[in-house]
Amino acid sequence: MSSQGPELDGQYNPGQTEQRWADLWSQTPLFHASVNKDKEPFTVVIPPPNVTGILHMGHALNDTLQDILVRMKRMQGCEALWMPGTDHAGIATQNVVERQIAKEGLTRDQLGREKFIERVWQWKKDYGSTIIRQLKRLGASCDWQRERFTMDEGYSRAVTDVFVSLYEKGLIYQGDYIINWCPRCQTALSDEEAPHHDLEGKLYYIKYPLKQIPGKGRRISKTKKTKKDGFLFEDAVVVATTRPETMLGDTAVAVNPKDSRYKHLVGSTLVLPLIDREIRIIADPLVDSAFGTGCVKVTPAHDPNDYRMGQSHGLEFINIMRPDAVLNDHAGEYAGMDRFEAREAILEDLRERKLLLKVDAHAHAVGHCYRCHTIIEPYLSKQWFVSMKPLAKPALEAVKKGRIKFTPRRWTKVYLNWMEGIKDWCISRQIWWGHRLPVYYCRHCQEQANGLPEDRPSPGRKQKIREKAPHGVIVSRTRPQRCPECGATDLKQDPDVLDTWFSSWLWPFATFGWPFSQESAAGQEGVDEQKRDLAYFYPTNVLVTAPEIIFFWVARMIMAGCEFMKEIPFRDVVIHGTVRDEQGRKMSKSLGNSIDPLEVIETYGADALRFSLVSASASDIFLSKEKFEQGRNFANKIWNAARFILMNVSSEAGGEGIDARRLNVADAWILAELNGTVRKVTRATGAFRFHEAIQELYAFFWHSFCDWYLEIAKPSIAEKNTQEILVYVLKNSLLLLHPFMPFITEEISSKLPGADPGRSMAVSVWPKPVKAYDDKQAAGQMRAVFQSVFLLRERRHELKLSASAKLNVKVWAGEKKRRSFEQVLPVIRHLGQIENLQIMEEDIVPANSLSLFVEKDIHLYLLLEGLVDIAGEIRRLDQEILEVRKQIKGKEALLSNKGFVAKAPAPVVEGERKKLKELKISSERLTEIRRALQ
RNA sequence: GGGCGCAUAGCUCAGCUGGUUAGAGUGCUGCCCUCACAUGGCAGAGGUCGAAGGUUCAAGUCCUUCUGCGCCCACCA
Repeated sequence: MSSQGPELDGQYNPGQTEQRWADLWSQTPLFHASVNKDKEPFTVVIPPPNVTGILHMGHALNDTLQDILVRMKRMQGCEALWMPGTDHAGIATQNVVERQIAKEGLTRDQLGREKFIERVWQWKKDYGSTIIRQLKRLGASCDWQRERFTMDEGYSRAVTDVFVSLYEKGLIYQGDYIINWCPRCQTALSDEEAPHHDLEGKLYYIKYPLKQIPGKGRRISKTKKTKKDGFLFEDAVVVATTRPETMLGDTAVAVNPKDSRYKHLVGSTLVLPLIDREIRIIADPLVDSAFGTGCVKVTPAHDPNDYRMGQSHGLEFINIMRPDAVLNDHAGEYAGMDRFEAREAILEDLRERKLLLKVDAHAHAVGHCYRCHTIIEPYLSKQWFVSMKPLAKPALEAVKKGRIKFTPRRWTKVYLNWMEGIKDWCISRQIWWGHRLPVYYCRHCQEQANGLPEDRPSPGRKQKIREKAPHGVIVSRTRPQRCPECGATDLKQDPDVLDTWFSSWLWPFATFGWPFSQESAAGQEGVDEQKRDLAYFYPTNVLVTAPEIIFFWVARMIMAGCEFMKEIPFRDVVIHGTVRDEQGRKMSKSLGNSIDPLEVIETYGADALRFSLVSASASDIFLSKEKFEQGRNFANKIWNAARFILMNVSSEAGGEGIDARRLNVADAWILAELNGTVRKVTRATGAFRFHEAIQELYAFFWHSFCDWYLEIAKPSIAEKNTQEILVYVLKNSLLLLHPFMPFITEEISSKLPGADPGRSMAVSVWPKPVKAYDDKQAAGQMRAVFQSVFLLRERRHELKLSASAKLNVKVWAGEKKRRSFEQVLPVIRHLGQIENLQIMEEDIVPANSLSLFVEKDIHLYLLLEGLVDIAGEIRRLDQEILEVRKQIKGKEALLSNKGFVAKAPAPVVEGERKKLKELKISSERLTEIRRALQ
């Protein structure tokens, strides 16, 4: 089976092998799943990577874990469907294409909306399949026939449908609110898309002069400081702010109503410095008296808190910025300056006027755009929102009642906390690439309605069926010909598109063709099939994803599933760790610290990549390139073990002809070990403890099978039963390993004697433990082998005997153990490189020998003909005796503890007693030998 | 300000519902190119399981507090 030249023999070269299988797999219907009433469905939907994406370590881990589950379930006889696809990723993709056209000296505005969208589609055609190709190279066993894209025609219909039905239910509304605005992407963002990061900012103390004090009606002319507080003036108040530039939009100053320092000032008028606007001092409980000076400047158009105060106090909302965060005409002489430039200019001017009293260092959290990392501007604008409270309710229940389970469990609380405090979701984006809002405006009606109160629910308002749309706003699944109100044909579609996640949240069912439009290209038959598919495969079983996606996607999918399917979208949510670099930083392109999984595949192989990632998947993964060597080495070990077996085994040995009556101890032991491994791997994988499963397999295959059994089997390799066992264990190991390392297992399995070239391991049957091979005795007998061989090797080292030097050994075993020990003597003779092995009838220490104490009632004596270093041997024995006595003391103390004897479970106490007894016998025997030496 | 996680061998990490002498990989030391594998084999050194209390017959494992890291959420400007 060696496919390399003889000089490379013995080294597995994954490169060609893996590519060959990847190509083959992607061309076969092997992973295609369809309704099969005789089988239980098992469904996983892939977290769709961005079309712009290239495979990074996060994907590699995420998709490997899914592949392991899907492959195992498929082998276990499930109709396993892994739904693949990509996400159109609105902002991210638009940014990529904008950069591309920028190279041609073009902007999207120059190109125009239609042309630009064409370019994006072209881009998608050219590069959109990159990540799919990479997933195939990783070995992902997705149903590639079902690949979906969130902008597919059918999928888009689902998005529109959902928007309209939520609108009709009163769960989608339009309104002017402060939202997170990215001045670079020039779009609104949801709260989740604007993560806060700490910044080293400053807190500026600015003096706002009073125009008059209420009740006194007099102008103040003199500046006079009051005694107690550095920031109390008779003729001014001092506000503390981190964003002095927004003062141009101030329309009030607020104090806490209980703040005695300022009580008398509430209602009085201030003159806003720099632009001399008169503003009032208001009282609002939102103000924290302990912070800063207790006086807050209120900028209703540029701060969420101030917005609320603006609403409750009927303040003016002055927007001082353009969408690109350059100050507008409301900013007076600062118009045209960027927000940070303006900050400096304003501070300068304040300083000049002696109004800037103090600057403190002040760390605070500031929102950043999750796409371009620009600092977010809280910005007042008209946007579309989803009322989340009603949707959250059933989604909350589903998790509380345990119908959906998070693994690890602790994420449950994170989910619940977020859901309980859920806020409305801003879904409109001012970009071009995405699902256009199915909203149309009739200018005529809107103009008519001007000045009339708007009919829309406010955020958080109770769910209510919308009776009447706002005037001139038409929300429709298809483009209306004319305005239903006035009949005008001059309708304009809303230019905005929807948040990408507004389509992703439908992924678990929209990928099946829901809501099954009759106009679907699939035709009636196709639609019927889609319906059957959805009924069969939904709800899906497991969703595997990263923690940062819980809010963006997981929570929203649960809400969408409950709302539109009336059924949860999945039963288990598996949250895996984050892949980080050696310093613990998240791997990212911008940091330049990422390890490219494709490079790893190139140098070490996809199996090695998968192995190493999964081994480390118990927590966050701190990666370095060296970690993949372990995977590569393991693959090599598997390769060579298989090579050895195939070189030595007749082509008749298929692993099914084991004669169970002719098993020797080692045979029985390895078969029992395999049973145990089958159980542990099946259980651990099923419980999503992937690292445990792979470590179990590693230990079994390398240490039990290769290190021990293979070595033991060598002398009897010509025997049929040995051959059958070797092939049997190899085959079953490969089956268990296949979900984890699909390539090498498929490759080897295709070369096994009698392999069916048309049958992939992917559709082989997952191993089950064979009861007849359970054997507890064999393990006990083998312990004597391990210990004997180990002691002989140890002595060989100490005595500086060569590894091949033949030894003369006498053994003695107590009556009870004699038969069982004699069975394993051939193994000990072989592995211990023993020339002469004699069984003694009585346990008498032979002359010129070293005694090896294997276990209770099993003693080995290494004959050395005058080579014995008596003094050294005495020293060694003394040490051993000391150690044993220490243990005896410990056990005695434990057993004389009345509490222990009374309260510990009987088997534990019994076990301790037995151990003590054995220790005592050992001690006696060692002492005897020690005495005999003198 | 809340919430969560981590701290175990030089390094990277396992250790499920408390019960042998705490494991793996890697690194280090020594001996081996023994006819599957030097991407290998054998042997060895290396741990007061972050600190202090507590519960228990019994604690790396459960509880409390503390220390040091890390993450998430939050409208103290």
